[in-house]
Parts: sequence; structure tokens; C-alpha cells
Amino acid sequence: MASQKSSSATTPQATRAPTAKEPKRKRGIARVAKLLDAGAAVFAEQGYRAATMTEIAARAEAPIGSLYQFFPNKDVLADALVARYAEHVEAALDRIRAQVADLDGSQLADRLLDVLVAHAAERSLALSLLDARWEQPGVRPGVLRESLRKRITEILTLWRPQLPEEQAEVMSVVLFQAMKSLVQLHEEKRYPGKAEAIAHWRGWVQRYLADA
Amino acid sequence: MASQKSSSATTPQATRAPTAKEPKRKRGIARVAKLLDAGAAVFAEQGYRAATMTEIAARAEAPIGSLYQFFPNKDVLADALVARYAEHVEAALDRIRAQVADLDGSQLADRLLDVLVAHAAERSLALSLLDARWEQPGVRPGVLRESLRKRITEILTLWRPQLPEEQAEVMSVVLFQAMKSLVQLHEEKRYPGKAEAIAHWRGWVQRYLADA
Amino acid sequence: MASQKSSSATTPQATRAPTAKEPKRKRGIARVAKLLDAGAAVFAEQGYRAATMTEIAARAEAPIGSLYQFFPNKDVLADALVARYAEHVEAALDRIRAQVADLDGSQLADRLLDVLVAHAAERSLALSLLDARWEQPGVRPGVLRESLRKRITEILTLWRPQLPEEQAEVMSVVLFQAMKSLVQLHEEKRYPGKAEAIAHWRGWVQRYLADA
Amino acid sequence: MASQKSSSATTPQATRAPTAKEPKRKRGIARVAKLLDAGAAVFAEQGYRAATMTEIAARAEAPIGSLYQFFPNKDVLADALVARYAEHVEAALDRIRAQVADLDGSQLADRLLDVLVAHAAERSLALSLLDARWEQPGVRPGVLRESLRKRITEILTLWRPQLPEEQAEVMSVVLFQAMKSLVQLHEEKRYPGKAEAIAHWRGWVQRYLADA
DNA sequence: AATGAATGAGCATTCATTCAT
DNA sequence: TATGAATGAATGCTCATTCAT
Repeated sequence: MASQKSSSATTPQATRAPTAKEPKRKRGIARVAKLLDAGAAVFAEQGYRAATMTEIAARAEAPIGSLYQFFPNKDVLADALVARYAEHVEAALDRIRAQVADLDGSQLADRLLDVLVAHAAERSLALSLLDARWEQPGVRPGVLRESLRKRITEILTLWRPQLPEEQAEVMSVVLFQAMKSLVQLHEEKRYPGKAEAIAHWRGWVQRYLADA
Repeated sequence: MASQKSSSATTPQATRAPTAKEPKRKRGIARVAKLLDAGAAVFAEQGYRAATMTEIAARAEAPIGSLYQFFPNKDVLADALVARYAEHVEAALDRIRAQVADLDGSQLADRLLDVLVAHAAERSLALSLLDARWEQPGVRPGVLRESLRKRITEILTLWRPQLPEEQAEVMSVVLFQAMKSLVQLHEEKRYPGKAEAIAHWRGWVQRYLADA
Repeated sequence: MASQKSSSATTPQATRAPTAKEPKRKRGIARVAKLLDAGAAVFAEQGYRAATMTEIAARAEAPIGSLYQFFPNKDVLADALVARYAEHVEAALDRIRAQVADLDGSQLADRLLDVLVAHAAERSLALSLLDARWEQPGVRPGVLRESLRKRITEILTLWRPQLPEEQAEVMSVVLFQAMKSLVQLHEEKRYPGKAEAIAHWRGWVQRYLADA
Repeated sequence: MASQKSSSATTPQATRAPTAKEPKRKRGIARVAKLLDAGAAVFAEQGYRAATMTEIAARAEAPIGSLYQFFPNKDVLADALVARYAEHVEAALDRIRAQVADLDGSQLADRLLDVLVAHAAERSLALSLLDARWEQPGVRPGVLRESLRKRITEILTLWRPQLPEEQAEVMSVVLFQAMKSLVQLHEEKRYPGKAEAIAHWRGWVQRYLADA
């Protein structure tokens, strides 16, 4: 007993980790998009734990069963969100890489800083998704950070080929942190000197790369 | 956070918000300290939502009823944690202010950066507590950030009296963000170039103040 | 993120299987008894899967939280039920063993058959609990059957010391099955010849032991 | 079982109970067979409650809609399964009846015992289907048991015409129970003395009839 | 007719908070 | 006053069944 169902106990099958189901009909495609948007909003606002599946479904104007049809559990939804966000950001970085030869230091700094800050709608999600405290080995956010840093390292190496690999790596950590920090500066509610501080931060990062 | 449901935040009713009860006897003082430690540990490890009052009490080896005796609800406990943390950090900043006249730029930078990074045990809590996403007006973390920035502004003004107030304010935002970022760099699990990146970041901030 | 809570993923601790909590105050003792009774009734009526914790709590006139206070999940409740039932039955068998020297074949048969049939209230539970289909290795019902058969084997060996161990074992399987069958004969709703069939079955088993 | 909720059982409303739809074309016939096989397998493995319509459809490689086309709800499917199983078993009993004149007691016992045990594939289903605890008046399993017992009574009367009707009835109950018990002995996972116990049981039943 | 996405009531379980002891 | 059992709303998730395509 003890769950006559979980044959997994008996048969240690692959028990493939559940994944998001691809919608097949167009109705489903629209709905999945809406669910992802709702998920992004709620995760961004409340954080992973505080976000409830019920609220996400409600905000997507979808019944709870529908949410579970596509995302069999909360983790899968979070992963899908990370994946969707990752696509945007990785694409943006790839675009920078393609043009890196034509950029000087402060231009490159600007372009990099824009990657995370550009879409206001996603800024808050970024904070949630790139949060260092998620660390559960193998879980998405950690993987995403790794991947983004690697891309930044590549960009730096392409930009200044004589830069030693190791130093590029260190710089990518610093730059990535600076990028996240700028998002934090943006996202914090409102404080004296906000606008100037943001400008200041940009200038600082530009100088960092110009000096490199 | 801080329970976005608690109508008290929304409706400033007569029912004054419950607050932590001051322990009177020394037995109580010790117990409160233990409860706060346990709370700090659990909040740091699991985050506000995932932390359970039961686990906090258990970790403090206190009965749950005792926890509620001093902290009538979870939010009050969180606020008390913020307050206690604030004391440490504000004291550290005040110590810097007292000596600011003797410090050059990179020394000042080092001292400031140390404020949040010094006690490894509290770093993780700092991340949780200073998280910009808590924003619910009137809730502690936001208040704390404000207060810390103000203190940094004072230090800067004391340090370079000719610095225009406005610029000091902007710099304090940047410096505070740099301080938090260093904690993030520290707290992230382990990544290539971690140690060097941390050193690099320190150097960068030192230069920032040296240039000022 | 995958559940920042389950530290079990990170730290492969003993994660001790949850067990029924012993009630400490008398109110609790009465309540636990009521919960077990309700659980027995519902499991007996509906089977493990169909039984709902909500109904069990309701039938015990206890709030659902109370049920979970003592039995942290459905399996634990089932196990506790098996354990409680096991005590009764094992005690009854032990009583037979103590007197086995004085019994002839048909008396022993009668005594054994009575073990499972005696308490009408528990008959239906017995059916549910001794159901061969529960088999999930290490789970209670299988263990219980094993233990009962072993006791019957002992009784037989004590009764007829010259009986080869192996044969006693086989006979215990047959007798145990005959005991369960008699319960089934009793529990089935109502059918022509029910009373006579039960008497007949008893006679048959008596002859089995008399022939031995 | 048979959904103790379905008001249809309680209130014999006008809305005639839905029944399995007869397939018309050969494609449908094959599909229904596959669905029944899948249903038998899943019910046998997991029990009525734990079995899910989705899994049954999946195992039959049929879309869920197709399953509902033929079996408008889970109960109807279960009933159809009972009916199909009943056909097999009743046919087997009828074959015995046709030859009963040529059989001696132990041969007849063997033939009867084989009826439920013969097809290993169906043994587990038998346990599920003949389970006395299904009792919901009018539901199939009870009806099936009745019908089988009646047939056994007939066989006995044909076999020994001088046997009083009443006694034949009682014997049929005993024999039927013995038949089910043998299935249980077979189906239990593995226990010391299993093979010998099964042989023993057969011998016992043979003697029962030989004595008659 | 065939399909599989959509639906939502229902289930096991958790946990902040209260209150009898 | 101190304690920990009691409470029940809320949560993540399932699945029989329906119905648009």
C-alpha cells in the first residue's frame, strides 16, 4: 500500500522528470503564453514560494486545471519561465557578440547593461530569476547565471583577443554583477537620487571597460 | 513580504500593529536572543515564506507558545530581525564616521565594504533582509535601506566637506549598491573566478572613492 | 529552485519516516482512539484509496488538523491501524499458544478460526488489512501476515512436537487462509445458505486438524 | 466501488443508467477489446480507485475520448470488465457441467479449482472483481458471485442427484470460497511454503468432494 | 465520429495562530 | 506565565468527465 500507485518504488523506472507540455492547437498556444506571463508577474511580485498556482491561474484567467495541463507542477512552471527569459537574454548577448568588433569600451558597457535593463516588464522577473539564493544544484537559475557569464566571457575575449582567458572570466563576473546591480537600482521603489545614481552607475561601468 | 495580506499595511487602523514584547527578566532576554538567532538562521536559509514558525521555535529549543509570547506573529519577528541587524550595521557605520577624517579613499572603501561582508553568519541574512523586493510601504527593509544610505551620505559629507549634498547622495546610492553586490558575490555558491572577482570588485570600489 | 525546503536533496539525512505521535494529555488519548476508530471504519468500508482523510476526521468529529497532528499522513494512519489490529490478533494467538497442550484438533481449529472472526467490528477491517494486494515491500500488511503465519506455525509445533517444521509451515499457510476465508464468508452481505456454510467451513477445518 | 456517490445507485431515477456502447464496425470491436484488456490490467494492478481512465486509455493506445465513447464512465467500464470475466468463467463452469457425469470427486474438485486459477493473467483481476467488499446493491460483483454459486449448485446437483438442494447450496458456498482462496494463495507475492500450500489446498478440496 | 484540451470539484497536506491547561 | 495541542483556511495537485474542433 502506501500508495499502490507509485510503481516507482517497485520499478525504479526512469520516472522522467515532468516537463512543460507543448500546446498543440492555437487556443493552447495563446493560453500558454498567458500563463507564462501571469507566472512571470506573480513570481516577480511575490517570489517563488509566495506565488501560488491558484493566483497565477486566476491572473491568466485560466482554470487551475488548465495551468496544470501545461505545467505539471510549480517547479516546471518556474523552469519554463527561466527558459523563456534565458532565450531573450542569450539572444541579446549573441547580438552584442556579433557586433563586438565595432564597439569601444563605453559602448560595450552600455550594450551589456541594457541587456538586463531593457525590457522594464522583465526586470523584476530577472531579479527573481537570477537571485543567487536559489541554488539547488542543477536547478535552472544557477545554470542560467553560468551560461550568461560564459557568454560575457566570450564577448570579452572576442573584443580584446589579447585578454587572458582567466582575466576575461573574472571581468565577466564583475560585469554580470554590475548588470544585475543596475536592475536592482532600477527596481527599487523610489529613493532620493535614483535617476542620477543609475546614470552614475552606467558611467562607472563604462570606465571599467574603457580602462580594461 | 511582510505579509502582503495583513490589512494593517493597507488600512492604518486603530488597532496598532503588534510589536515584539520586551523581555523583562534575564531568562527572557536570553530566550529572545536565542529566538532571534534561530529566526535569522531559518530566514537566511529558507527565505521568509518558507521559514516556519515551528522550525524557528524548534531550532531555538523553545516551545512555539514561547515564540509567540515575544513575537506575536511572523512579521513582527521579521521586523525584529531587521531591527537587530540594523543596529549592528548602523553601529559599524557610526564607527566609520568617527574615524573618517583619518581615512583615504581606498581605506574608506574597504571599511564600507566590510560593513556588510564582515560577519559571514549575517551575510545571507543581509541578502534576505536588504532585498529590494520586500517593498511594502512602511515595512522595515525599505526603512533600513533608507537609513543606511543616509548614514553613508553623512560619512561622505564628513569625509569630503566640499562635496555637494546632492552628489554625496548619489554616491551613497552607488556605494551601498556596491556593498550589497559584494555580499552577493560572496554568497553565490561557487563559480569560476570567485575569489579573484571579489578582489577585483574591492579594487574597483577603492578606485571609485579614490577618484572622487 | 525545486523546493528550497527539502534539504533532504542536499543533505541526505536519515529523513526518519514520520510516525504517529503519542498523545500526551488525556484529551489527546481519547481523541486518538476516536481517530483510529474512525479510520478503521472508513478504511474497512471504502478501502485504503477511497478513504479520505477528510471523512475520517469528520467521522471522528475532529478537525482535519487534529488528525494530522497525530498521524502526519495517510500511510502512517494505516500503519497505526495495522499495528493496533496486530496487537489484538497476536495477543489472541499467544493465548492459544499458552493453552495448546490441552486442546484437541477440533478445539484448536475452533480457537484459531475465532481469532479473526471474534470481534465483528474488526472483521471488515481485517479483510482490508490482510488483503494480499497491498504488497509494497516492507509495508505493514505483508509484515503482519508473515508474523501471524509464524505464530501459527509455532502453535502447531508446540501442539504436535513431532510435526516436521516444514509441514507445520505449510499447514499454517493453509490454516491462515482458512481463517481469512471464514471472515470473508462472514462479511459478505447475505446469501442463501450463509449460516450453514459458515458452520460447514468450521467443521471442515476441524477435520483438517483432527486428521493431522 | 461503483462510485458510492453516483446518485443513480441510490435514487433509481428515470435517467437510465448509462451502459457500454456496442461497437458496430470491426475497427470498433478491436478497439473495445484493447480497452477492456487495458482496463483489466490497470484495475488488477492498482485497484478500482487508483486506476485512472487516462492510464487505461494510454495503455490501450487509445485517446481518452475514445474510451469514453464506448464506456461513458468508469463504473460502466468496471461493469463491462466484470461481464466479460463472467462470460469466461461461466462458460468454464458450463463446460464442467456438461461433463460432470464422468468425474469423480477429486476430478471435479480439480476442475472447479482450475476455473479461477487457470488464466494467470486473470487471477489478479478475479481477486479485484470478486472482492466481497464491493457490495453496493445491484452492482456487478455481487451479482456475479451469485450467478457463479448458482452454477456450482447446479453442477453439484447434476453430479449427485440425490444431494438435497439445500446441501448443494451450502457446498457451493464452501467450494466457491475455496476456489477464491486458492487464487489468493496464488496471488500473494511469495512466502515460505507457497508451492506446497497450494498443492495442499487442492488436496484438501479434493477430499472435501470425495467425502461428499 | 474521433480527439485531446479544458474544466473544477475534490484530495492530501501544511502552517500561522490561538487557547485550554 | 508557559506550553503545545488544536484549528481550519489555504496550498499544490489529480482526475473523471465534457465538449470544441
